[in-house]
Amino acid sequence: MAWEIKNDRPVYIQLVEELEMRILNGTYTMGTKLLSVRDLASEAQVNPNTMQKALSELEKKGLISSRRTSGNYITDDEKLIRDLRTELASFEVGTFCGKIKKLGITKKETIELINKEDF
Amino acid sequence: MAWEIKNDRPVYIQLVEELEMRILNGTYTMGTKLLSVRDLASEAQVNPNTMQKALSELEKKGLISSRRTSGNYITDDEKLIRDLRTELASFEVGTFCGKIKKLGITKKETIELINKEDF
DNA sequence: AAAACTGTATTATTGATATAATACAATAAT
DNA sequence: ATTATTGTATTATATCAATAATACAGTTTT
Repeated sequence: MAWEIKNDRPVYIQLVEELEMRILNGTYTMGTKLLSVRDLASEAQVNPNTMQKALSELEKKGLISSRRTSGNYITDDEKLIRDLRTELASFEVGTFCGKIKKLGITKKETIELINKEDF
Repeated sequence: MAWEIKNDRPVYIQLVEELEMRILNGTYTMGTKLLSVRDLASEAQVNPNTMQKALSELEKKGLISSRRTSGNYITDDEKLIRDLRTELASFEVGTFCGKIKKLGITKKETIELINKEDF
């Protein structure tokens, strides 16, 4: 799985975003165990402390729960995942439209541009 | 004019983005003189050194040119502005669609969400 | 029982960013 | 001619982020 960490923003933030994305889109299955902090760090080519910081952020959001000597587990709260996914989508749409509007591009043009995209 | 500087990313980067946006969308008129570094900094409630750093980034992009004892001037290269505006729009569309696609949301849903937006 | 693995905590070092406080030479404004 | 304003440079300080190197107690695994 690709971990594309750039250096334009704090690494731990990018890790939170990538992990959250994988939970919300189902790459990581509800209720299952994550790789260990060290293995995740190794996979993402990042320091274990940095990965740990990202995981503790995810625990604050309720997306994972850590069991001290066993590992980190993805939440099995289906509604939470659904709600956060919808919330993130709304946020992205709002942010995007704000920027595009400020650039002076019309809604019609925007939709034409999106229609050219592959998805 | 609103300078909404948050503390989630480097301040000078946010200043570059805001200034570039104002040049590309015509808020700042081609060929005209900008406020002085100190006045811009005061307006944005930012340290003059930070504003200076942002302006030097803009000069690298060719969007402004500084005349040592006179001030900073917006470029009068209309094509450059048009091209950068198009390029920025494409970038935003690409980034947005990438995230949305990764979230598992369809193009149809995306366009419906955008149609609900106000612009 | 022994070994390996778990999350978690601590300490130290490095680099980037932001602010502050000046300073200077050249020009514009008075 | 004098004063004010211009971009620009310098030095110092503080904070955050990232990495590195350990350490520990409590399970699991063997």
